[in-house]
Amino acid sequence: MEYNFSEIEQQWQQAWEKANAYAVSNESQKPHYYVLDMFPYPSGAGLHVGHPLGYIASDIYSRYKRQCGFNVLHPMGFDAYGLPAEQYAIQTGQHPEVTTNENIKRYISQLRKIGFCYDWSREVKTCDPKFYHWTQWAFIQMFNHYYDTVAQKAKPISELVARFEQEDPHWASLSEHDKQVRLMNYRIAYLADTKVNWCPELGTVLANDEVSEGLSVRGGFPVEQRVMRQWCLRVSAYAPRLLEGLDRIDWTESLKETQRNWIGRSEGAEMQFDIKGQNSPITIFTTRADTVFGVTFMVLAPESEYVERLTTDEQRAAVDEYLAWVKHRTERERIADRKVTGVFSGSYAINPLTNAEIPIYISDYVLAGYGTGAIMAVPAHDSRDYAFAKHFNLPVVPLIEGADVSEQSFDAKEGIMMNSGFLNGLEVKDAIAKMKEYITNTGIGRVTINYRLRDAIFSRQRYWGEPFPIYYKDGMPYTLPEDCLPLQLPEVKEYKPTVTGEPPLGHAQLWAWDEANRKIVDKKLIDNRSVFPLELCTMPGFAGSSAYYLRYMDPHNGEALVGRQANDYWQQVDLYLGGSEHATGHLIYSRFWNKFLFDLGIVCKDEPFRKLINQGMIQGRSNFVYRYIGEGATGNLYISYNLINNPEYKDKVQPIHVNVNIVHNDVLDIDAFRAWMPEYKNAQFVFADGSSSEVEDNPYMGAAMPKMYMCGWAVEKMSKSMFNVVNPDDVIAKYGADTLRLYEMFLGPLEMSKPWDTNGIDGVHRFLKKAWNMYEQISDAEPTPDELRSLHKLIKKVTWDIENFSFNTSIPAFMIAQNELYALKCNKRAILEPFAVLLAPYAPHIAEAMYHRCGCEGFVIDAAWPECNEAYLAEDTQKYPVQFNGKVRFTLECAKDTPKDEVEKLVLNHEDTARYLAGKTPKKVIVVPGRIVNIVM
RNA sequence: GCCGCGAUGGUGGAAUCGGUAGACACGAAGGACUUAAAAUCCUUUGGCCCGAAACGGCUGUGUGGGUUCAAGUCCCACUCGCGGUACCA
Repeated sequence: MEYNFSEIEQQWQQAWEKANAYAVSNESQKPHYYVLDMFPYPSGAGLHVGHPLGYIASDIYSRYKRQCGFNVLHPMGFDAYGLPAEQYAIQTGQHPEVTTNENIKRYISQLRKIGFCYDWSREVKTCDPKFYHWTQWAFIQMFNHYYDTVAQKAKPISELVARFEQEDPHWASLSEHDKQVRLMNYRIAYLADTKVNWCPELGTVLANDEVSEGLSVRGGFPVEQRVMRQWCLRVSAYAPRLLEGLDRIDWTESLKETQRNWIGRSEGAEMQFDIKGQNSPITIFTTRADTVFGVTFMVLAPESEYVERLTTDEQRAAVDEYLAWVKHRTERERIADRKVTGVFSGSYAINPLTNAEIPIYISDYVLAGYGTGAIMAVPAHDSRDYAFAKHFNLPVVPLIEGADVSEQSFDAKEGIMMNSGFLNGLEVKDAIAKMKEYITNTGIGRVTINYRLRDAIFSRQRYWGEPFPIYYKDGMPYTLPEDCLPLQLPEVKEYKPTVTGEPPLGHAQLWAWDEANRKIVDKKLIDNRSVFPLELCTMPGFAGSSAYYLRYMDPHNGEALVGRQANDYWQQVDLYLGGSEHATGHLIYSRFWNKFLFDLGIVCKDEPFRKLINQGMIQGRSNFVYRYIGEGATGNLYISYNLINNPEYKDKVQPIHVNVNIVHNDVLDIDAFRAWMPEYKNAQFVFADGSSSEVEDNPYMGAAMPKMYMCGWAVEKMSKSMFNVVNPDDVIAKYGADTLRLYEMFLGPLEMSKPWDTNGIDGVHRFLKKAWNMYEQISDAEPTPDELRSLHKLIKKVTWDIENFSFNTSIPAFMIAQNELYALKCNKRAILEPFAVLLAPYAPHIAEAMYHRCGCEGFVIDAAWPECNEAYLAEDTQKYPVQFNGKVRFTLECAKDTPKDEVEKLVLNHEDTARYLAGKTPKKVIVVPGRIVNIVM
């Protein structure tokens, strides 16, 4: 019977659904295992073949674990808040929720067709009030906690208040407002005036990871720096734990390294420099304490609080002008144009070691947000200081013997110190240590650790996001009572900012908090005595995605984010799969969020994702036709790719993207091409054989025989404009979901980026067809040793592959086993049944049908994973004891039909090996004709 | 600049602990079946050389060195490509 994949796939998808086969219980005696995919943002374009790559891999692993007897949690949901739906709403007035729900529906239908084993009853979407209830709840907890840097743990703000009451005599006399202002400096979720990335085009601020090279990651719009009052999360407080935790999780080294760089720990020292004519010093941060003797000037960031104090009257005008210039520069200009700029403040600092007076400058190459926003400049050993010194003609004092600083600075931390008083003659490393000791002992500074990681800006001036459960009283924020959550996103007439520049929630009528009656009321009623304004910003995209993995454990819990029991059972995500582009965003925020919940005792593990694998991106593989533009061109003639370098066409053709869906194995479907777009309706071709007539006279009957037009190709990003988007639905219609699943794995290693190239898909499909044919008639006969060896080789290989996430190498193993069994004409149940069981994680539908053709009851997806019996694997070999040099004896092992003297001769004649073996006694030497394979000592 | 990853036939890639490099698949060439095509099946397929033939010889994993009885794999130096990140003191 023919392999009718669409019938098989439909039949089994319905059977699984009917039996609720993928529902997972939180109560089980089985060991637990949690496999998670990064949930997608449901974009309007639907899934393309690149999206399911990771999902297929995690699905294989989940199914394997399930067959190994684990209770496997494998859920899916949607990161439903996002800019595209909102931009669409602004343009069309359609509520983003409508768009989002439509897109989700499409995603689900596409995902279902691929046959994933998701427990859809646990689906979450971040825009669902039942879900964002807990996003808001977590925010309230962050508002009500502070970070105790001694205990390295979040603690209730009430404990801090109690401490203030006890220890600070002024506390009691402060007004309520002033108390709140003071506490704001400690809260983990806090309001602050900070320099933010403001994107005028999007009308919102963005987090650092949402900006790349001065442009917004979504949309690519320019971003400028602005000071605004924003909600922030004190992620930086967790920097040491976020760094240290990396050592305890099983992530790829490159991803951990990316996070380490992003967190950016650097050990150094804070040092105080006295100011000439003033009595309070300034504090700088340096990692090169050894170079204090070479400090010839100081530099402040333009935004540094020291600027005001250190600007002299004579320099005031120049400094103000510079500050104004810096302020108007966008981030993008700053990056593009890196010329040296700066201005003298007029003040001098005193070098604490040389007592030299050194000028203090202001320049934007020093960043306000890092260290103390002020530096000591050592032009001889820092390239940025060097450029600045050359520009302003400041002295350069070399401190390392033999370093030539006439052309450039010597930045390396190596060499012998000179010109450095008591440090002379020391290695740089020792000099740093000695200087740290010196400044600590003399009190001019202290050893500190600095982190690059900044607090996350948590406000977005947008509509489509979680509302903050916050209202304002006397200018200070207060949280809504927890039992009033969720605070639902209100309806608005427009999704744009208001005319007064308020965020879109400013349009909402029902958007005020009646404190006494604990309810939302019309904003007309705001009197700031009992009815107060609510926060108008919404939360950023990462709010909803930071703890969603916990919600899957207990998705219908109305009392808590996740129940104690559910969390104790599942513990944490055992395997997390997703793209590495989330390394410095989602994966930092999630770890932070989880550590916070851990501090509160809500979750039992302080790291959310035990093992993490990054799947590579699938790029597009574009196809081209080549329009002839040489002499006498009509614009209608297309040259086959193999001919374009011929002299008559070279440099006379123009490549044009052609829809990859009308190209198969780089051969153009010319009828489909003519029908594709009106401009190609009358296209003429020069075919691969150089002829242009479309039919060839048939030597037999004169029937039409199509000619081949070859297309060129290139690897590009998968996108509509390149006509290289391949929809999984089309692949499934043509080949079936099982072929799609197998082929996506066959394409190459999971972690690697690779182009989607359908040129090999026929081979995989052919394998399934052939395999299916073996199940035509099943016999109960005893299997032969050859058949058993094939099977057990396969069991060993596939088991190893899945456990090591090397899914691509399993497909050839299946093909080899299938070829071997095919050659043996094997149709025995004892072999074919386990074969189907092994295939089930990769190609569940056909495996299910095969399993039932073997006469089995139940689902193959529940069948126990077969065990490999090594006894069947032993090759037929012969062992010979060998005498060597008259004394050394060892065993020589070789294939059974190899003549003994041949093999012996081989070993003994191999000069280098013979020398090596002399005087040694290897256990055995494995030999095949012509070569020594292995020497076991 | 810094950090990370990679480079193997015409193509995608395999070689899992240092032990027969090129598995498997695609493509290509030839053949069988067919009026013809599709489908299916069989053979060949890294390069070079010898030969009537061989389970024949040489060469071969980006480049140049090294370690080893043995290197795609380990070490050193370099070239190119990809990804991340950047006035982070």
